[in-house]
Amino acid sequence: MNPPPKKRSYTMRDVARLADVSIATVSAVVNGKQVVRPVVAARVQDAMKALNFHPDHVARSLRVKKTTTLGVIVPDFSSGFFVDVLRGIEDAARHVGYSVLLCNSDDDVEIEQRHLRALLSRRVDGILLASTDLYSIADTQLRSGTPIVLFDRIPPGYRGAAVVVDNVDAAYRATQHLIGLGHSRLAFIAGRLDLSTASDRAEGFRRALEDSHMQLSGAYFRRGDYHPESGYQNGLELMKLPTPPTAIVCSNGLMTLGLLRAMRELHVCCPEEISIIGFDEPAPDSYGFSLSTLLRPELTVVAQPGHEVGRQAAQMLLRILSDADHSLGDRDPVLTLKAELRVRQSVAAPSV
Amino acid sequence: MNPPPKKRSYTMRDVARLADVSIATVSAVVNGKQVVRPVVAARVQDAMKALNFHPDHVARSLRVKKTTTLGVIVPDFSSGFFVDVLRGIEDAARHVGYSVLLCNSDDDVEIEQRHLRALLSRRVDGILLASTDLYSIADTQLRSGTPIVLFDRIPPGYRGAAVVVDNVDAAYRATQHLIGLGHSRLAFIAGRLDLSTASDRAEGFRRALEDSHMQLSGAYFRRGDYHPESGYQNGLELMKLPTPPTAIVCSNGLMTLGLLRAMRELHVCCPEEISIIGFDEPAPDSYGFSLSTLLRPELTVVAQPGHEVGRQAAQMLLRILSDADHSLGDRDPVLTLKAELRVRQSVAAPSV
DNA sequence: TCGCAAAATCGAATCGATTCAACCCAACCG
DNA sequence: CGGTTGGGTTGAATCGATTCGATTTTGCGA
Repeated sequence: MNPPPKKRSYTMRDVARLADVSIATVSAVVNGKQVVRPVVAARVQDAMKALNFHPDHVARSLRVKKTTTLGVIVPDFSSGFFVDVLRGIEDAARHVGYSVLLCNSDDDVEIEQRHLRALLSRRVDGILLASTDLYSIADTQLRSGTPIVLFDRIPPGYRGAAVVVDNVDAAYRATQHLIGLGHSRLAFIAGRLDLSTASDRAEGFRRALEDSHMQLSGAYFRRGDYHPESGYQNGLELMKLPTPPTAIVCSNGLMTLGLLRAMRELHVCCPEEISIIGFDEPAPDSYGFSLSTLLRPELTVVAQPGHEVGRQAAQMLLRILSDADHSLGDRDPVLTLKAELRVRQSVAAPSV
Repeated sequence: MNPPPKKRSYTMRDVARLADVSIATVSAVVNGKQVVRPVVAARVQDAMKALNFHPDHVARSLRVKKTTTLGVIVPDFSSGFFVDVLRGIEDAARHVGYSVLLCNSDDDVEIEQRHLRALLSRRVDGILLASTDLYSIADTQLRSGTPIVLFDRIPPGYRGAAVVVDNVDAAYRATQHLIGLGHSRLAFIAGRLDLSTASDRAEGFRRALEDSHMQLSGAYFRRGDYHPESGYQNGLELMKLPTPPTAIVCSNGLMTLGLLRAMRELHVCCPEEISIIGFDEPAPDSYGFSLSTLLRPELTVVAQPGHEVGRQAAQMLLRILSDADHSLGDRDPVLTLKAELRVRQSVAAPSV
């Protein structure tokens, strides 16, 4: 019952003193795990209220070796896709009382490594990672002991936990749709081919052509870098070809913006002269309201289930964490989700 | 020189044993603050490498009462504006080695409170908050002792640290622009008026009318809630009025999307029949590439400097943290940034 | 070679919780 | 009425770093 000294923040010690019990009892009340006599518990509760006591999660983390925190590294959260993913992660995490440490790697290997070290140092319970540096992941994975779930991008043949979108299929279907409309001069703007998403989409495009016995013209296959500027440049170059394509598949959202801008500049009409299919809605997809429908032309896109990727990845990680041995049993660890082709007015049969 | 036992993660104790020095010396090497003889330092470094030792930030935080972490609570990171802010915060934080704990309140008072408690419990060094619950902030502020910098929204007459946009001015200028073009039937779609941003924008609109000696018709002042659906509904109702307005100012980005959709549905031409000015670019502004220019009509907007708001708020917080007494001296604590009016094709003189 | 000041290193307490073995005491049984 | 049982409660060790006063070592001059 001694009045504790005035401080900025009180500890269990202070509460214990005030309630005239031991620290262990206060802990028991806070965690509700052991049985405490109601009369004592009430005294402790009162003391906690009186001092506005909130347990120190840092101290707790040290002792129990668990921070109830997930680390997330995304390459870039300007992209609507990653914003959706992030929301999915946050939803799943909050739901079970986990917090999220957010890192932005800007698709820079160096920065990604720094963030990874920081997260490990901070002893996050697990990490969700869209990696730029796929080849050193296995290494980090091994020597850290902290569970990592990859999302969006995985190294070829990866055998660990991951949630990805079936990008081959997505690009295949987009391409096939155009072929079905009668297009034969098909162009593709690829992303950084060292990323699995980019190479998979390129592969899907290639296969669709092959399956329809069509030639892939070298001039129609462009390399971009996932940034708007490269969509713009490649768009200009494609449209200035002696024989321009009649349809373009553009392998991410930001490049599609650049491409649209190039078309506008050159006064190329879509879909009359060229049909367009983009990847990703150009803005977060969270309101059942797609910005794409307000663009002129209304953009046909392959929409990735970003929120779902985030949610599933977080849940997979949480599942791993709740398994005592931090493995995932014999469940297949790579979860592949399908993208959805949303056909709008930017595609039409070729006018030839 | 004893070989330490095999573990998942090694401690300074293990390093000390291996390097045959005391724990204090290892600490000295790690922090580089005290002088250690080069030969000893090298031995310690080698031991650290051999064990792949990374200091436990949790333990450090407990001891030094500092987590090198900022908590951030945003109402919603689907909105392009908050994504920009978040990037600004992350940039500033990463630059000085701070991490960011991200929380999403969904503009829900209850969730915001929970997040706030969680952040305090986790002993973040400071908090950046776009609050939904302005009236209990002062309270939280007082009893927590943790510095808080508000952004985007502040309680009327707030005297603490904050970074905001001059929303009165922003709405005033947008409205004035329309008046200058000759519009006299001006409508306004407001947000949740309990938020300072919404009421300030409404105030700016009101003043602009007043200064031009124009009447504010009740039917032209609509209340929304910052979500797309309310932009859509209010848009429909405005355009179905017997005498519809010739211009609409819409006080946030998501509602503007709804409004555009309503116009499209009713086949109302913009800017021929109705001019539109929105708040915020509809997607993050990070590429010098505005999505607004791809919309039809190209949207005139009041663009808030989101990235700058985030950067400045984070820097203000870091400044407070580096001041020993955690005050901000006698500097004026509320920083007000100006928004930028970007005139595009969605505004024109009224056709009457 | 010795003494001493300065420099380098060390031991132990500490941060604030959790946890478990030990202890206390009331109730119950024989 | 004494011994046992077992639910409540407690003391002390522990997590892994930092920190500071104490102690040892080093380097230098005499």
